[in-house]
Amino acid sequence: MEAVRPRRSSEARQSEIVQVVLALAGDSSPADITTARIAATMGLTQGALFRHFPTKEAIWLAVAEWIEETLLGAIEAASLTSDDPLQQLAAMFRAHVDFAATHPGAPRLIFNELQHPGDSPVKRRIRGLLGSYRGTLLQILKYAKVRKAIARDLNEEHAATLFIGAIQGLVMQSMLAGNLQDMQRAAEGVFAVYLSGLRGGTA
Amino acid sequence: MEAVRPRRSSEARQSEIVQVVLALAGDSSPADITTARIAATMGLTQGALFRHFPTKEAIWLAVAEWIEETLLGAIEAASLTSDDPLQQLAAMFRAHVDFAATHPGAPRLIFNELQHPGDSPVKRRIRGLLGSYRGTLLQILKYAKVRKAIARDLNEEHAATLFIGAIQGLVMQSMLAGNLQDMQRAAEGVFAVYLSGLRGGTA
DNA sequence: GCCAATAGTAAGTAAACACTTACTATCTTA
DNA sequence: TAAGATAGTAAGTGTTTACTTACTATTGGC
Repeated sequence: MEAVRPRRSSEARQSEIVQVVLALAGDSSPADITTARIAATMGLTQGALFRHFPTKEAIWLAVAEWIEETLLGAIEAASLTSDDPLQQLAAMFRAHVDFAATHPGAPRLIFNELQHPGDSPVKRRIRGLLGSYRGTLLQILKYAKVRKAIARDLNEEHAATLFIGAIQGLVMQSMLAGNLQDMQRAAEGVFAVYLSGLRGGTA
Repeated sequence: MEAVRPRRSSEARQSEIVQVVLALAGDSSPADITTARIAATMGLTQGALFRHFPTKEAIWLAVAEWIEETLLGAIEAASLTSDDPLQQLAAMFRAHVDFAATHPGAPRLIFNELQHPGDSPVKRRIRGLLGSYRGTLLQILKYAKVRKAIARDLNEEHAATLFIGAIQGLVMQSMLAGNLQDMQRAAEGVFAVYLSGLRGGTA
């Protein structure tokens, strides 16, 4: 019989904290995530957190980094599953929605961080993430145009904005319904509408 | 010569508070809007606020009510400017984007409130607002389908989600760029992509 | 098997928060 | 013009927040 051995390495605790924050953001507002709640969820005292992160902002930054790596990784992997640009977009869309369904806290944290004024390191990180994301989208859209898979007169910038908005709309819808399965089911249909917008029609 | 006479009726102060909150939300996170900041912006002491609202949550509720009335009013007015459903959608889109540009705090407050768990009166109000909004959209979309202005096989629910998402995407983009004029300029183009999605193509 | 490093605790701290209370000044109106 | 109502102030209250400090217990390397 062995008692719980709570002592773990700082590195392990750091990633544990990131995951706990992400989980807490799944069903509460980021503003309500206090160091006390994080510590309680982990079964630690509050002060123990500061052995692993110097400030609370450093925690947010680590979470932002995790989101950036994981989301961009998933997006990139998805875009590599096909040579057809439209199928690449479809795979990215699906991957992003799956990510949001698996980690519902992530889109909230992103949006929350964006609306802070000024230029904190966290916000810069999020901006970088969205910049990369948008860059990937634009690249695929431009390639799709060369391939004549989408309308000649389509504005890629606007198409990229609508792509991101489509996902944002799904997230909002799921926050209204409080239902994540619905989001994944609706995703396919919303993307279909988006896609037919890319192909163009009577403009 | 007359000194400032700061004393005003409670009714006047209430709407003043709502406007100040809305303005503060324009360049700071809702979580950072404290009663002290509101009062300071108005040139009052903090305690004076509680002569006009019993709690801070009552302030949020009043703001939510103002947003609901104003936004839904603008949307409805826009939808009445034409008989053509697609032009109604275009007018609604433009009206909503204009509203978001004039009151940048509003979409933030909406999103922020939605992500709180539970069922506060404020959240219920916001839910009602979005429900009405979506209802109006669905009605127009269904009418457009009857009129054969949009594709027969289009799913209206998904089209409504994408409509809201399109605006959300524009708002996010403007928070990234910190630029509101860009949003209004891009709005037209984004709506064009959306619209061609409604008309359908090779699905 | 000792010992330095370090993950943990418990109990602080100052600042910020929403809200209250006691009192004052200014309106309205009878 | 006296009086009741009320918008304002100034200085509180208790709670919560991120973060600190002094100390303890565990761990890994020599």
